[in-house]
Amino acid sequence: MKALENILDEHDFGKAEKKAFPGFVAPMLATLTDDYFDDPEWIYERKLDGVRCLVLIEEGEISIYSRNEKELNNTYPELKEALQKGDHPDLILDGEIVAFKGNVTSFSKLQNRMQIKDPEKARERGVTVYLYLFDIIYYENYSLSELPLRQRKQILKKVIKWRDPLRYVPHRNEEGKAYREEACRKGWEGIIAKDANSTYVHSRSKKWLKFKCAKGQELVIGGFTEPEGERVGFGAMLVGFYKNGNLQYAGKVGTGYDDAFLEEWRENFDQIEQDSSPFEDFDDDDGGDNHWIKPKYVGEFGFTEWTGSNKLRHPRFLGMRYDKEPEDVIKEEP
DNA sequence: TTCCGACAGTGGGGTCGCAAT
DNA sequence: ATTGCGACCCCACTATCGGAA
Repeated sequence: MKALENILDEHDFGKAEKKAFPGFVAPMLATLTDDYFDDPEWIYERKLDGVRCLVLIEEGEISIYSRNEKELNNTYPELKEALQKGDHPDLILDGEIVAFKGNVTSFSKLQNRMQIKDPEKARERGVTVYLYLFDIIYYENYSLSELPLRQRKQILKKVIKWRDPLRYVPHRNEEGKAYREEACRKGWEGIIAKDANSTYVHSRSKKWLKFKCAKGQELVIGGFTEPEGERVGFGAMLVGFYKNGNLQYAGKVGTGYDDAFLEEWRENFDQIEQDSSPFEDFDDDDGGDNHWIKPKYVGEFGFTEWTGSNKLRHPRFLGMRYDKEPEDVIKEEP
């Protein structure tokens, strides 16, 4: 393996500081934005939908950690093995563990082994995983956090033996807007825009931005839940869409409301409450705090995708729609 | 004075594992 | 044997407060 001094020489990296191995460090997190842009001082990476992880190698000892410092070695034994084969010096890497469905990273597929802590059982699930690496924070007695991102990625690329299941996350150097649109056409979750000159910080930052592919549509409101804690009005809306004349349940939406809306609409909902569920496929009492209403209101909702059981993933309320008849609300297919 | 960032709190789907039933 | 619940992953969003601008 190439010595860091040589790599530093090649690239004239001035700011890498000698530093003792720090152990676990919190990962840098991206901030969501709708304000997409093109900026040559930024780079653009594919957004991978899996599990964030940090790889620590100290004296040949591999530790894969989740973002909350849970050890993942036994959940992804094949990744640990692959890292072991590299015979690396001390280092800290940042990346995402993913599984694929076709050409698209699939969180739901990864979920089939995400919670398994027995290495044998994890392997038996037959879910092939890859470790996509996009940053390096520490290498052989040097902290690289203060180096600009572009230089860190150059080092990362040289320092790892790239062979499946280890993969490098490449980037575009320009045209973030166009790349996001391309990403959306391909069915990706979006892209991550990163300030090419930024240092690595251990918290959420605006030097990394999520350009997501927003999905959204109108849904019929068929009920609500009681609020909990300090919450006022209601907890979540129960929403759905029509299929063959029947209202299908699509899940709950509990965020996107301000207090005034929650209180005002609780009163409106109370006016049209009914005893039975308007949903053809959902009439559970769910712990006793589901309320059913006449399906006369339509709202606009955002979400990242439909789950395998036809529910909204990461749902949020965007606003009421008074221009649409409930009966006309169907599931929009791409 | 106004704006921004960090934090706590409330809400979502899905899975596994374990304790209670 | 079945069910319920907490602990994990992935989150979005609002309210609040203190310090920066």
